[in-house]
Amino acid sequence: MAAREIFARQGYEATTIAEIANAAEVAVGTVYLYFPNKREVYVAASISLSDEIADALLQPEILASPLKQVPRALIESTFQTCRANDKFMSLFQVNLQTQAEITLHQKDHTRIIQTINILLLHYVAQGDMAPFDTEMYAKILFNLVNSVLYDCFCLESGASEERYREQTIEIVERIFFGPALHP
Amino acid sequence: MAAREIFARQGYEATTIAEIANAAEVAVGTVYLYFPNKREVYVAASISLSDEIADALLQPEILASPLKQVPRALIESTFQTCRANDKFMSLFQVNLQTQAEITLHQKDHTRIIQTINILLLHYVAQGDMAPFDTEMYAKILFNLVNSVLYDCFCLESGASEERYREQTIEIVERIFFGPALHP
Amino acid sequence: MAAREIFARQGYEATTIAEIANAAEVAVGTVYLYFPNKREVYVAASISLSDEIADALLQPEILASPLKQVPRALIESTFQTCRANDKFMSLFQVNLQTQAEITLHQKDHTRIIQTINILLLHYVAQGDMAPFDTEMYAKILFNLVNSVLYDCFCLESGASEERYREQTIEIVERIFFGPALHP
Amino acid sequence: MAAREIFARQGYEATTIAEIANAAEVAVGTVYLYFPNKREVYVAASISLSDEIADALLQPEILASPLKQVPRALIESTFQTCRANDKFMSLFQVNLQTQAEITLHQKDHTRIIQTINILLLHYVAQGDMAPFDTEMYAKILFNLVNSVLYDCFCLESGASEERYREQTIEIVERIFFGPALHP
DNA sequence: CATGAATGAGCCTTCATTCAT
DNA sequence: TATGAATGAAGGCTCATTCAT
Repeated sequence: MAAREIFARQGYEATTIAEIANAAEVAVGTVYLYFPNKREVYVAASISLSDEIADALLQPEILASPLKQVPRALIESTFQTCRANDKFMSLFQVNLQTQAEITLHQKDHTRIIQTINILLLHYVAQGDMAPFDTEMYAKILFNLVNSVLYDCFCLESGASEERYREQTIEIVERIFFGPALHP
Repeated sequence: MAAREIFARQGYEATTIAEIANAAEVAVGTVYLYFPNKREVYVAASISLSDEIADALLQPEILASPLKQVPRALIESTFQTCRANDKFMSLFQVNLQTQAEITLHQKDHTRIIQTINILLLHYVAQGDMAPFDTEMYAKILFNLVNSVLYDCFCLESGASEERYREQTIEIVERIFFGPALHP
Repeated sequence: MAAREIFARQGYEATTIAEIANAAEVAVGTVYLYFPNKREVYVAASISLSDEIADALLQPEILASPLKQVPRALIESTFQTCRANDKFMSLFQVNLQTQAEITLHQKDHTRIIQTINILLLHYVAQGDMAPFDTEMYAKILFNLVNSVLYDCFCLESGASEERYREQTIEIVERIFFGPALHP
Repeated sequence: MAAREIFARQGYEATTIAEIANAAEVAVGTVYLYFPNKREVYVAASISLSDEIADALLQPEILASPLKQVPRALIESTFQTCRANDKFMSLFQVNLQTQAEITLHQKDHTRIIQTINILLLHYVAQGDMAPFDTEMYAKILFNLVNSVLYDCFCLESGASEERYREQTIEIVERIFFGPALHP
């Protein structure tokens, strides 16, 4: 949807349905054939970006790599997708308002978090890792990466991407493989 | 400011200056004596919440504690402040729009991040920790905690606070003190 | 036409062509094969109700009755038709806007008024009644009954139908046959 | 209210709030300080016309006249007021839609009908008239005059005012004082 | 004849902002 | 400093109408 770029550039309020319709080369009324109101256009635009990032993350070849390579592969893939969509990244942090919107967004996240969770459970079962609260770890790791992406691409427009990326990878690898900072 | 509760409950758009004035028991015009426009009222409300959380974090007694206790103390203090302000937590994730707003928010964050950075540099200097990119670690740790707080208090209304908190502490402690998950 | 019920229930503005098409189980476009625009659908619906009432009024057997029975027969017949159509009665008082609409409606009324007029002229010619302005009397009597019907069925939903009907009959009979209220 | 003329000339739909505000020489927003929505502006305009006609009807000097002069005085006064307001007369027959609107209009009418009713009861008590259903007569007489006014001023633009007026008076006087049309 | 997706003009309404008091 | 009535720009949304199928 063309709405993505406009919402991302101007924010929710500053964007009018007329602009969106214009960008999509349809009439205003046509937008309302597919969305009941402006808010839902916005949410849909935001979801579609989340979906794209999720898809990048969930590539089977990454998940099938040797454990030691997984953190780097996942994080690099995500950064790459975000860089490719940097024009839209401000849609990444929607201000959710209704419970319906929250639920919709969580559905997206749950999809990713569950995949990570399953991966972690798999490693624990194989004895590659000591047992731990895999679900919450998946959640927190996901949030960690998300918020770093927001900082890196929305607030700093991708300026220090490499440093953000490498340090994020380092931290995640440190959690999994050590060494601890304090000997 | 009474605006905080209203903005937090209804979001930016759905809140009118009239409502804010009403809640503050002043006239509409009076609001404009102190703020040049609605957006700034919003930003101020949001900043004032950030400040409160920052203040909780930067208590000297926490920073002066033994290294091993610092992660838990910081994170517990933050969770406690957020729990006390849970009505306002949706202000936590403002949708920033102008560069001025971004700068303003980053000023807040920088204050905290720099404090953490200085702390980390101090430990490195003392030989308590191996050298590393302390500034980026401070940033990422800060973001990690921030996004967990958002998840915990905004999206899940504080339902699993303890689990969120304990696992966050565990992860941060693991980064600093180990052990790694993978032996 | 199914439009009648919808217009009657919701009024002109609140009714959409889509609703009418839906009720008539045809497509929106089909409505426009038979009517050039929404207004005409409305006028047609209204006219069709007027016609029904007019038909009830103009039954030959009523007009051929003995003079003394005519007022009661006419008024009873009208009330009965209105009661049968009470769901549609709010169409009875259309807000006419163009001269064309006014003319169309007057055509309906003229048909009835002329019938009554001819009847009255007939009685005058026969010496059953003193000469008078039969045309205006027909008009006024018609209006009298019309406005009572509106009051009775639209404003009061037919609650006091009998009282309305009997008193209307009494007044009309008093005009024709006396006695005057004031001796 | 200046709205009266515009609504009367163009009808409800064809009239915009902007036009009304313009005619009243205030801003659009100002209209909404006094009326919650367009419909209420319309109803108020219509009510204000009804009130004016009611006031003309209820002049004490008319009601205090000798019985024989009352019908003519009342009807002449009403016609005169309507002629003076002929530009607005199309507001006279509003299409009522909610129960609230119906109630509001009936309040107007009840005021007049009750005055006539009291007058009639007074004459009956004095023995000037035989007992009868004064309330329903008041209602029907009021409706009779109303609908004649609508015909005369709205549909025929006052063209045959004198004939309408004189025949209406004649009919009402015939009801009260005779003689019946049929000897 | 019938359809119904697409159109886009147009209007009601809101509400941030101002300014005379 | 405080007020709040008045302003009027602006936009979400509706829906009558059209036309390609």
